[in-house]
Amino acid sequence: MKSKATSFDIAHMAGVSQSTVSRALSDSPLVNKETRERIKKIAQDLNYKVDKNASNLRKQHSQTLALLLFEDPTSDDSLINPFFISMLGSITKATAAAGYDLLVSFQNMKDDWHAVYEDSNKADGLILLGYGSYTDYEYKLSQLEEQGTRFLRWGAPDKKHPGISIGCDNFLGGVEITKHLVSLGHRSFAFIGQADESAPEFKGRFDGFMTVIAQAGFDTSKVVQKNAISTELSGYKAAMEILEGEHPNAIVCASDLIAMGAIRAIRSKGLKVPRDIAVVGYDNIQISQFASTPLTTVHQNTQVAGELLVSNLLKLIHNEPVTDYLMPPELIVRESCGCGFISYKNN
Amino acid sequence: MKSKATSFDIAHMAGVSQSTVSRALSDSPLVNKETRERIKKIAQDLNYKVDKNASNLRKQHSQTLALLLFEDPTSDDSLINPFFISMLGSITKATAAAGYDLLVSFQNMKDDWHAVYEDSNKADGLILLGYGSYTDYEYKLSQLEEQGTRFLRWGAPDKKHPGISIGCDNFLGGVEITKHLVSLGHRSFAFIGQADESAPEFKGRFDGFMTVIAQAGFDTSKVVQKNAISTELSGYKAAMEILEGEHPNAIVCASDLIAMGAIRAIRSKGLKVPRDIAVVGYDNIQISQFASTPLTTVHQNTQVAGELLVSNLLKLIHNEPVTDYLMPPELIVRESCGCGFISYKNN
DNA sequence: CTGAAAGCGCTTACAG
DNA sequence: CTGAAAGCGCTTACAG
Repeated sequence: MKSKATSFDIAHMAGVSQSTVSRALSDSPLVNKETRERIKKIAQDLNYKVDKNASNLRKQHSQTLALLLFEDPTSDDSLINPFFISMLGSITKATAAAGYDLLVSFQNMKDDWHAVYEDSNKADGLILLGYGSYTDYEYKLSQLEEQGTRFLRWGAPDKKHPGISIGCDNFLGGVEITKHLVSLGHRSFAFIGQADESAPEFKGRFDGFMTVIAQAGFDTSKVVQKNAISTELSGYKAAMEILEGEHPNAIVCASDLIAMGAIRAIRSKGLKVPRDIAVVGYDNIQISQFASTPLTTVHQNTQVAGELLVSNLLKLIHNEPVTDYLMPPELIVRESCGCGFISYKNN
Repeated sequence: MKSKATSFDIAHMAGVSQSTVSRALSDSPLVNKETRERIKKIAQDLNYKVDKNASNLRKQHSQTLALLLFEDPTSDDSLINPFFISMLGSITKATAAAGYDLLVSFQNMKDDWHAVYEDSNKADGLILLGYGSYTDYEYKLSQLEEQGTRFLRWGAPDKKHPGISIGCDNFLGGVEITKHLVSLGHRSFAFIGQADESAPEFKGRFDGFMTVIAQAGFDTSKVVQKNAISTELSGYKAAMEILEGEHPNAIVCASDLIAMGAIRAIRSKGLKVPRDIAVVGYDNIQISQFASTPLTTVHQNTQVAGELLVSNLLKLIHNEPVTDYLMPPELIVRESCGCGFISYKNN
């Protein structure tokens, strides 16, 4: 493996200075068209590529973005929430389209993750993605902000949290799906999913849910709420607890994965979905469509979300103003809530 | 945003030379223990991080690996094959565990992807991941090899292809799942999935399938084979074509996604799985377990695969010898083949 | 339009 | 154990 060519080698071969090579290769208008083309030809023949380390060092930026994924600590490696994966896909594309590279990393709370990438100039900005139990990170987020790190969070915008958020309107999503359930005639309800400050996204969905329950004139004190993280198993366990008592007409789950577990629990009791109990999820992951009972759920447009995240982070990097942004959710009605209507919207 | 501290700032504050700071921060045994600790303390207080661009430039390597994902061109962004995602997860973890960063990129054939990362010193090595229609890339792969780029492919090892492969034994997987079907008493078979050189993984599964069919004494010329790429829709369409004729007892699908589509097609004809037609998939993706009819499939251990890919790429980078490696597949029996036995293996 | 030169922030022989 | 110095391969004022 012969050592790689440098701009000096090209310069020598082209009979020009190294500066000119650098300019030519970056399409500077300062260099003569023919010279530029000659240089480019030689560079291509030699399979020369600008050394990013040198170029980044000199330019003091890396042309790369970092994506920090926060997983639920309990979830199995091979069982990453498909919603995040979908986001990963769209973020990757949007990043590439903007001419940036993407560094991906899964984080767990113990790591000294904060700022690492940006401080070491490996990334110009950070995207934080995870079901928002950001309370644990709050200190680190403020630290990031203090240091002037450019970062964006996916999740519920919240004045109390440091940094700028882009997310989907969880409250509205909770409202819409619950309204649908009420309109279908369901009268007693349970909710599965963490519904406190540590999980602002789930909390938003829960709040929307409760608001509709109250508006519809039901006794909110009769609503059962069980905590669960976003896994099938956690949903299964929570649902089993709910089913020990008198079972509700409808169970609203804070995520599709939770809903999958709830459906398994309901079946294990010899009950049928939606005949005995209606179940709805949230996220519109792929499974929700192909599940034994196609799931009524709320779709968050990951395509748009990824583009928004990237374009706004880029603005931040370029010192342009950026504000919180809330995307509208979209109700996807399938069979699990008992209306019999099937939609093949998206995946 | 004040400008970042450099090793010179630390040196100044610690009253030592910049060389000593650099050594201390990289835990060189050459520096006095107390000096080292003093320096580290200061660095931490200042939230100093070594500039990776400078350090990489000097060291002539980047401590990062690049993962190039090749998608089927037709598949929707939000519908990335879950198998790859699972691999992504384990590769990310293994990379981090080895102290490397991971650059992720989705490739499409038009891009001048080859070598970009390694040539520009942004990555020390490449992992190529995709359903192996590597024929299209063959030229580029040879080019990579010629340039001395360190890369590894996920997929079927094949003497005719440039580069080293790590993959799962597709032939054996095809053999096992077909043997299972035969043992269950199925007597007429169809196969859905590209079965030619352009898709060596699917081809391996198909060859294993055909071998068993022949060994079992069935007329191989009666076997129907329809091409399909790894999407639900493609599987659906192929199955619909098959169902126009006399339908087989069992349909072997080259991937779970294809199998999901086949099941939908069968249902749309008013037939039942497995009562009327047995269906099996390949990959053991999450959906295969939660599907309306849990799918009999072949599991590829993505956890081990990711670790193998990373550790072997690292060997390649360190100029240690690396050879092709074939992992054994694992049959997962669920309900879709008609034996009624349910396994909750893994996800 | 072009070239000579400085300098981005490190790591690591080299000398002590 | 420590420091002065070279140099990794670029980009970009500066001067012409």
